[in-house]
Amino acid sequence: MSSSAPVRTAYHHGDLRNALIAAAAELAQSGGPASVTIRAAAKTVGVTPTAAYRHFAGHEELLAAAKERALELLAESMNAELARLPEIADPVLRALVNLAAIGRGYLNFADAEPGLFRTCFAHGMAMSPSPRRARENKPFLRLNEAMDDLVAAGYLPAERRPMAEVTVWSVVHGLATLYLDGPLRAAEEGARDQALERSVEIITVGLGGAPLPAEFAAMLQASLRPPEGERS
Amino acid sequence: MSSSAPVRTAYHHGDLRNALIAAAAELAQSGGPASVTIRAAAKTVGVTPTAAYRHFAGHEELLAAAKERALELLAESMNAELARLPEIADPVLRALVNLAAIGRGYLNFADAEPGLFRTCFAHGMAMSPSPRRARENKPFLRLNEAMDDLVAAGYLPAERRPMAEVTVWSVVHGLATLYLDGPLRAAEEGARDQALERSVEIITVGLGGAPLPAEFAAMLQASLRPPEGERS
DNA sequence: TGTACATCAGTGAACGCGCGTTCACTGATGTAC
DNA sequence: TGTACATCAGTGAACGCGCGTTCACTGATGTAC
Repeated sequence: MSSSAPVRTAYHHGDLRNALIAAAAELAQSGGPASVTIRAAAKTVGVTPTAAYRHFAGHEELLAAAKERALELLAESMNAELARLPEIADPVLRALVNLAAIGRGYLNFADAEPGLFRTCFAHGMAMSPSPRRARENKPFLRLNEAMDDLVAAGYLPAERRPMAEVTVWSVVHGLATLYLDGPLRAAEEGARDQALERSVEIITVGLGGAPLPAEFAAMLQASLRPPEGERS
Repeated sequence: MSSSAPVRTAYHHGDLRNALIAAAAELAQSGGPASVTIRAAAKTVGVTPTAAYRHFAGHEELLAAAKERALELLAESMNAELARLPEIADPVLRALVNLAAIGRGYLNFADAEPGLFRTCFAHGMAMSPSPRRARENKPFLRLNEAMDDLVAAGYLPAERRPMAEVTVWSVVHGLATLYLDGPLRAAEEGARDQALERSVEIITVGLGGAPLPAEFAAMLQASLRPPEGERS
């Protein structure tokens, strides 16, 4: 998402639609959803605002495209954490570590890209048309897989499975937004990480119904910590 | 917060500052934080925009006042749920039920007053000056009291107390915002309540380290349900 | 008790801004023959 | 292969809007004497 100065040679752009989406994402990145405007996106690309109307019905559609892009990037952040995990033999520990990695990717993204993160959840637009489709996006699928794994491994009782994924997502989402805009903003250095560790602990115990074996708990907590020197 | 038509007789208003705050809160209620503008508030009160500058340094200050008011109303919603609770002898059950009531009040408010709820967490302004002060607002205090009660009653081990209140708040806040703006929007009727019940279960087990005695679990779940005929 | 006057809380007009959107248009492209 | 022409993707100017904010002002209030 490198900044593109409004330089253009040809009269016809060639790929204006995608260029406008990229510009909209840039705007969202630096100023949140409110900064995503047709005029600003057109200016970024080096094109007249009118030209945007060849490719989008109006402002709402451009914002929706930016939101979709932001959600893709959020998913990438989660996938990046999952990709870093080592092979883990024990199915319960593996599922729990996956869960924690998804959460960490989510929080990393909210922390590193607040503008995009807010754009993911911007309201007041014709979001993903059906709620069904909304539930089918990749991050949610990954989360559901991990939850199902916990049932399959005999850790989470099947009768407590329904809606449990909503609880997990809610903790993570709540942590992210409370730190971003809420009363926990500007919390002390390290408090973020501590809150995440505590949350993972409470949730894993809450799902399983009993404290984790000490060695598992230690491995899980260790998996939450960033690798050497990645953070100050 | 009844609508006040712009009717005014005297040249001097007499209580313009408070009238503007009330108008700002009305605007926030119906259109969220973005609708809180000096011009609109002045128009609601029946006064020139310029007049507002006698009482507020600028737009940001008016928005901050609306936010403060919205937080008060959120606290009232939580207090209303706490006030409805019967006396409970067992200290653990009492603390858990208090926790659940706080959460229910929070969700009720988000559901009933989305505009005000969003205003509570509007970003990009000179929010509560210090994070310390932000943590001292009433809802957070109530939550912390209940958590301390759980430690005192021997339910939550003291070494797992730090930051645990953040986890609890995060689940509730996450539920509220995911249903409001996120992928859970327009969820099926009843899914909201089910998600809250499951969340309370997971969190209470996660705090205590073992499943609740069945009768406690039943009482806790029952306390989450609205009273007769209060909801459709 | 009455009056001059300082102070206060409003008015009214105007500024510049960025926004979404529409209009008639024109330059570039590519296809039919 | 060359040309007429339909189609497409852009331009440029303009509209009306609501916004925050500032200016010089005026009507109302209340206090000192």
